[in-house]
Amino acid sequence: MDALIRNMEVSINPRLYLKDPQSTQLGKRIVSNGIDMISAMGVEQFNFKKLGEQIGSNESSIYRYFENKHKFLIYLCSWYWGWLELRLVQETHRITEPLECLKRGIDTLTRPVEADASYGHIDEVALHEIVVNEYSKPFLTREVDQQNREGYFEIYKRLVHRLADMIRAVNPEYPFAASLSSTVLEGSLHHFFLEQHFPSLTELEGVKNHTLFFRQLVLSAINK
Amino acid sequence: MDALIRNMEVSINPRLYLKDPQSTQLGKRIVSNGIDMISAMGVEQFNFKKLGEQIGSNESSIYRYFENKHKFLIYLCSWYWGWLELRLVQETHRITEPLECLKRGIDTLTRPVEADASYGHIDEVALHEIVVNEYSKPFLTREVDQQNREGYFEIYKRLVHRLADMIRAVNPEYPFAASLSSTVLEGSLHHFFLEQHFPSLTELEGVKNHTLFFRQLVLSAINK
DNA sequence: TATTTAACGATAGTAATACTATTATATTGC
DNA sequence: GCAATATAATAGTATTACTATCGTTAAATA
Repeated sequence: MDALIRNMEVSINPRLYLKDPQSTQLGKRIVSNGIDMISAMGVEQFNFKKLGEQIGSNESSIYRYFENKHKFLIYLCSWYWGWLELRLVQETHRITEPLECLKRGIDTLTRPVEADASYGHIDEVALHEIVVNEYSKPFLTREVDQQNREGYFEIYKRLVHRLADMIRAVNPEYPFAASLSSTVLEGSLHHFFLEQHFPSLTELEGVKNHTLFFRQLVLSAINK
Repeated sequence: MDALIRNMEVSINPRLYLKDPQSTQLGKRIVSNGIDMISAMGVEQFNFKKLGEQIGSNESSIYRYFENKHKFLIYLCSWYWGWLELRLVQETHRITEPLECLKRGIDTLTRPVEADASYGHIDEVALHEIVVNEYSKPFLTREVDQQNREGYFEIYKRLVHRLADMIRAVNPEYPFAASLSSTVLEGSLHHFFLEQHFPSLTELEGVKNHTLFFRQLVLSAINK
């Protein structure tokens, strides 16, 4: 089981790309340089032409991997959520005591991201920056429902459900496990954003408070 | 005092417009039709040319009121938050008991918006739709910090601080009043969005649960 | 009432974006 | 060595988000 869990990989809905970027050198360069550029300049300023120039390739080549910029962003975010899900599973699957499991889960999901050597060409710290600064853009569109039906947000939803299950394991009577789980995941990103841009709207600064706040929020809500 | 509070009006940072839309007929038509159109088609699909056609006026005339679409959106959202702040003050200023005051405050801020006859040309329900479906777009940009310095988000910040003060009034020892307040305001919008588009990620449906969830979340967090 | 002034409407134009289409040139598999 | 595939280069298109200009209309003032 352990080996199995260690060898898990992030798998992403193939509808998000035209050609799997993991399958070629160029594809990997598109993804890794795309992450760097978007985290540096923001999605609005980013486009495939600039990315092409950056990697010494061509706009049209990138369009053979990704249909458009928006799907590229969803792809990157999905990768992030998938990666976080792996960490969640890895860090909690040995823990049998539900309360301890939940605490560790919240820690994993709310603490800042550190570099992870396991995935060579992807800079998780830069990716976290993207998710914090653009977090709602994948779904705040007119096409959400359509895209949701096509499964673009499956990984994120699965992650919310995982945390919700951990909450239910501690207190099966609590009626809002999914809502609370959503609040933690969304709230955590939002608080990273607030720390950076609206410090007067939060007391959280640095790692410790961040995790403490969400832990206490959840545990008191479910009355433990 | 009561009369004073009844007569308060939403006042918006003049830097958000070139010419005060409240000062003319055309301005009011721009705002009210803009709200209708954005709530119907979303900001991405919306533009000043379409709005001009809709109100039998001209693109260039609208640009004399608002510098660009983004500031127009911030203007509308500011109006919404200002209006909500008024309601918050009106509904809580007579209550002296802090806990009761906090409960009423949370109710006001988290329950769905109903039509308000006080502001003739503005459709608050449509405006609420906009805020729910585009809520992070005003600030998820590269220009946040600049725009924050120019005071574009003052009203929203003031609202967060008001709720935080109510929390502190109930429990001065609780160290995360602002964070909790931010979580409620952001979370409430997010949950309206989830109800519409990702119902599996929340148990909240309809008014009752919505307010109940946030009430219980806050009160248990601050240990009351 | 005449005149000035401000507001508005209409048209045209621009730079950038987000692609699409086509063709040429490498690279790889057999 | 040849066919098939992947990539590069170039050009082109529709749309967007404005800006600039100018004539007309309405309002304010004298």
